[in-house]
Amino acid sequence: MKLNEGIEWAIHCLSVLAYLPEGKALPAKKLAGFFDLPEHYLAKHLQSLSQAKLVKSIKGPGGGYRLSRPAPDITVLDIVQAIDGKTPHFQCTEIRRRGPSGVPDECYQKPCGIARTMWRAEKAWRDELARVSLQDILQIGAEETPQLQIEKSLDWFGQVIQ
Amino acid sequence: MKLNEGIEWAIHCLSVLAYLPEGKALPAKKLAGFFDLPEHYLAKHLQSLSQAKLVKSIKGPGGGYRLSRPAPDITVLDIVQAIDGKTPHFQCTEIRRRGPSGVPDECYQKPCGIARTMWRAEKAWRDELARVSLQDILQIGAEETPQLQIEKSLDWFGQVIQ
DNA sequence: TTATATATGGATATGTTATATCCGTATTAT
DNA sequence: ATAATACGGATATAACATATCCATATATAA
Ligand code: SF4
Ligand code: SF4
Repeated sequence: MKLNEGIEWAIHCLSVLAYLPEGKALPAKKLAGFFDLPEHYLAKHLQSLSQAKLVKSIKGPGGGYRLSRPAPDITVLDIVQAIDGKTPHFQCTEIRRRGPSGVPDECYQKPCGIARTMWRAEKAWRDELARVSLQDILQIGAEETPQLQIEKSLDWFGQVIQ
Repeated sequence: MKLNEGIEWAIHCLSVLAYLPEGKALPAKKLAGFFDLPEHYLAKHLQSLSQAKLVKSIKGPGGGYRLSRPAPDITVLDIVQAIDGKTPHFQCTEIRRRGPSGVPDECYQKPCGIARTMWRAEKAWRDELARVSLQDILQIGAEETPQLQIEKSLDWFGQVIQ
């Protein structure tokens, strides 16, 4: 099992958008350029973020994307679920009902202990992701990003925002 | 993202093996029959369980599989990792190093806050799975499995074990 | 008004992983 | 010896992730 690669992209992109000056927006093309990502595919993910209301999209020249709410109000879980959906990772195929020991469907009133165990673990995963906000990510980044990269990023910002 | 379907199969199969009388073994073919699963593919998963030392395999007539240690000493995490591997679900592709703001590799000393967040959540998931043993699963099953299914399973056991 | 820049959604192509089968070999009980 | 079983490698198929392309809608600015 592998998590959608777009999650990494999305968190990075939102981190960049968080530094946008008031009233500005960044188009998909420029975000793709910043991380050297495939433009059209990234655009798909940005559309997911837009549908999930994490970013606001603005069409037309000068348009693009910007955060739809402040970084402290966006959790990593929000981002992950925007990209990867909310379908549980463990999907029971009800094999207990099959084979020689199966009994009619109405005998199975609720999900079994196996499914509940798997789902409880997923909840622990989600809870942990919900505990971290985009603001937290930015904070860590501010402390740990190499100085040179910060400068280069600022340069880039200056060039793409007019 | 979807978890390997074999996880569900494996937990069920180990649950059945837990009820084997001392000294007996169940071959892949019969396990597949019990759950109406594709025999050869299930065999692959059983081989994974064997490599992970969760079951002991016995070749030849009368052979098959049985638990390699008592049910309380097998966790759901053991089973999940035997089937799905131990590779982290979140795999960083280091996009921070790419594009116009990237700096030389030696500037990045440790995984960033994003990766650490994702991995911490995975650890919470694993911890939760490690908290549940196969014995716990059996216990829940004993309480919740429909009576009719228990009887049919016992019938089946009687027929396949000589 | 026109041209341009952007997002959106659908269609499609490609690559990768999961699912499933098959076969030859090794091992062991009878 | 024969039959039953596990094992590993090879292969086929299906599902999904990744990536591209295009037609359309919308907004900006000249
Ligand atoms: S016993 Fe649980 S995991 Fe197994 S088929 Fe039923 S609901 Fe699914
Ligand atoms: S910043 Fe973190 S998630 Fe992003 S590429 Fe680097 S290590 Fe990976």
